[in-house]
Amino acid sequence: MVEFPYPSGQGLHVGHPRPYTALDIVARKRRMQGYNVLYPMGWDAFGLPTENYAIKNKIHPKIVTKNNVKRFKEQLQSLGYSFDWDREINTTDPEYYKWTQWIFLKLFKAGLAYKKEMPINWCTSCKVGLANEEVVNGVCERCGSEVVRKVKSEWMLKITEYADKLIEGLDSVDYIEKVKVSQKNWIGRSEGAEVDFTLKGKEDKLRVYTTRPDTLFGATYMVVSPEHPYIDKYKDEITNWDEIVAYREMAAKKSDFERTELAKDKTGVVLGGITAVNPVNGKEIPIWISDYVLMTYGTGAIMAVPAHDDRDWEFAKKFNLPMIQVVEGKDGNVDINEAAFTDVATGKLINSEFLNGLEVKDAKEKMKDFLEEKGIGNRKVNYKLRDWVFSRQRYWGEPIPIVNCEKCGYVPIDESELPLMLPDVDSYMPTDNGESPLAAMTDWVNTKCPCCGGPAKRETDTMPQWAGSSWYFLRYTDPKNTEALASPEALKYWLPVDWYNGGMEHTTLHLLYSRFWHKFLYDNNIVPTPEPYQKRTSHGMILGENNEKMSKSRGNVVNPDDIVNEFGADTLRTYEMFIGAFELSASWSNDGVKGCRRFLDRVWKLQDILTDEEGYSKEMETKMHQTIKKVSSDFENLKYNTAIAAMMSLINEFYKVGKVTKGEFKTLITLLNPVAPHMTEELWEIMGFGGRLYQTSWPEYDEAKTVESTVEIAVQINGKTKATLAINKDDSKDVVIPKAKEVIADKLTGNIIKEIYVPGRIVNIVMK
RNA sequence: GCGGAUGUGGCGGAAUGGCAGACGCAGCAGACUCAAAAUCUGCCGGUGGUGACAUCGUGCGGGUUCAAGUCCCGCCAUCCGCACCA
Repeated sequence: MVEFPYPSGQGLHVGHPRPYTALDIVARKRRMQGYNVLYPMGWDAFGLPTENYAIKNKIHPKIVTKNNVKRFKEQLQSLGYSFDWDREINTTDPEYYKWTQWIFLKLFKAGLAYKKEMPINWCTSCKVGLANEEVVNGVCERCGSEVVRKVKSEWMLKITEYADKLIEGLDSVDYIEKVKVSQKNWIGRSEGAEVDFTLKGKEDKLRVYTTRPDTLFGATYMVVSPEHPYIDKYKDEITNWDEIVAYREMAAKKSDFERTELAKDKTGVVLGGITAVNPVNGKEIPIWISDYVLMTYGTGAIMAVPAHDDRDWEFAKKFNLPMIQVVEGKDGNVDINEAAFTDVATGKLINSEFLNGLEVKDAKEKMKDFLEEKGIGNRKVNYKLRDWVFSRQRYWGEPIPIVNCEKCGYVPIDESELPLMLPDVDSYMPTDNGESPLAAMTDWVNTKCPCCGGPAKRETDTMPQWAGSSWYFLRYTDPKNTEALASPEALKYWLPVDWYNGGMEHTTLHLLYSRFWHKFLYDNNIVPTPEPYQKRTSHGMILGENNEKMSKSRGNVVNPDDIVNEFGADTLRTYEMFIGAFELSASWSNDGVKGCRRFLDRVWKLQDILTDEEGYSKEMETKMHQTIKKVSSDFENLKYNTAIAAMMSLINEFYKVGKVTKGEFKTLITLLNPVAPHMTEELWEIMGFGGRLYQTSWPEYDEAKTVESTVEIAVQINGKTKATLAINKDDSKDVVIPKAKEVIADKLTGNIIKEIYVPGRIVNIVMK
């Protein structure tokens, strides 16, 4: 499976065919090998660009989508992909989004969907709330406009509940390593402890989270986030309240971007009149507020150990706060005045009473035990992953099937009411007040509570684009089912997706979201596998001829239609596979396209040198077997460029000997068929081989016949090649060495120390 | 700062520790042509040499090895993520 595209108004980009062709090759090859291959395609068609285009041009998004899909489909079909069009799906089809809504209801009933007042990332241009993942460098991922914080009541999905399962599941799947690593980093699991510090003279404890409980004796002050509730709670006792208020206002004004990206310089204010007590040694320490502590992670408060944490160190230096070194390096030459000592691998504890002499790893555990025994703290795991903001204040998305009743609260609509259709509206303009355009449709909004029958209002937010793509692979298995998202039999037969290819940019969004939904469905016995995708690969981007990302403004965009018209679909397919290593980005080259067309022409013209002979040479037989072997394995290992090179090399060989047998030709066009299906199928028919090429069997090779009987090896003196020598591959060292010496006899002027023969590879004479 | 990747001719790129540069592009020369395009043939990393050949050469500096683009240690550069997550 390849990621289904968003059918944009621009039509297919030259980047689309790269992964589509790659997996089409695998699909076609596997079918020829007798597998039942499902290679599906569909449309991820809800989303902002369509809606924006619709608004601008006053065309209903439904119509825009229909037109875009038509165009995309024509383009894909012109490229000859073997997609199963009978299973085509579209996320905007009510028969499809019925099940997207159905899954949402399941999540809601399981307590995994909830509504929360929270500051959201509000795109000032799209007028919509964004998930954290959609905010890039402080601006909207899609339109590049400023993102500000705005408090709204939003639907949230508890993806955090699945954090551990999402990490553990990675062990059982075959994803490229960098995908696993970025998913793990994104989830950001960390193990540590929560510790209660006493507030001097008060009942309340100030709770912190730390991953370094071993350094507790080194805590010299504490820091709370400007939003920490204790600040207001102890307002009356704080002696410098004006200063605190001023600092809080300054911090609140900063956008998230300024706060995290720009403000590396530490700022802060000490809380006057309130101090904390370190629970392990009774020391009284000051409490500061600073925006380097985030309310959204851990407890919103930290213990600061400047000797062993870079940020605390910086803060302490700036405000002249004391440091206590509690970890000593192996060599004893650590100077904490120079920098914080953060190495956990080599350190040993000092100045820490019962921890002294322990290694960091052991000290952590001992301190955790101690905290739990004394009841002043406990082990705690935290995650960077936040819950998924699932509301969008837009029109072109799946309506959230919830009703808000004054008496009953948020009530799910009955499953029999699904799909909850997106109503036709006159204006789907986004609003400045943050309400969805649906909110203006009073006759749609006003409804009856499914629970008490009283008056109630429909939810007017819609789902984000990621909703429909979080489960689409399931629908492919049984796309027309009206009773279920797919029948259990179909799901059992096809799942998991054996091989899923997609862009790296979807690693922390789509891939993580869909794994989350799938795991939830698995826990509810709706799908038969714990993971949706068995194998995940990623393709590199195709850049413009100038090595820059293709874009209209750079004027380096290549339209695939132009290439198809001028050179043919097979050439485009071949070129995109030959362009370079599949996982790496590659620059477009019009000359390179021509070269691939030339190769296909040369294949075509092999017809001129066909011979009725067969099996005329041992060398050619070997070459054939080698090529079958190489192409077969390269296709499976994403090494399309070398597979094509091998076929180029083979036809060069045919032209060199001036002839090609029908059998050889048949094998060649079969190997090439997955790459260039149109031309090879035509050749097959011209040759009268019978039936259809795509329905024939994949060529087999004989391992024994891939080995050359005579080989040319290098003869080296001290590792430098001096001559080459043709030998029999089975010749023993006793036979080869004398022959080799003969070839380089005039250069054997010193004392021979060692004679090395690597069978079939090389002779090296070591001489002094 | 952290994580990941990449670094090889004029260019895209090949090389289970075993002849670096497969394959393609561009370029040069020749054939065909009135001519051009297309096509075909040959050459095509640098330096020296008419030449066989010699010598240097895979980002930089060390190391292991008979042998290193490949393995180890230490750097540099570029790209992509993440980023005050305690």
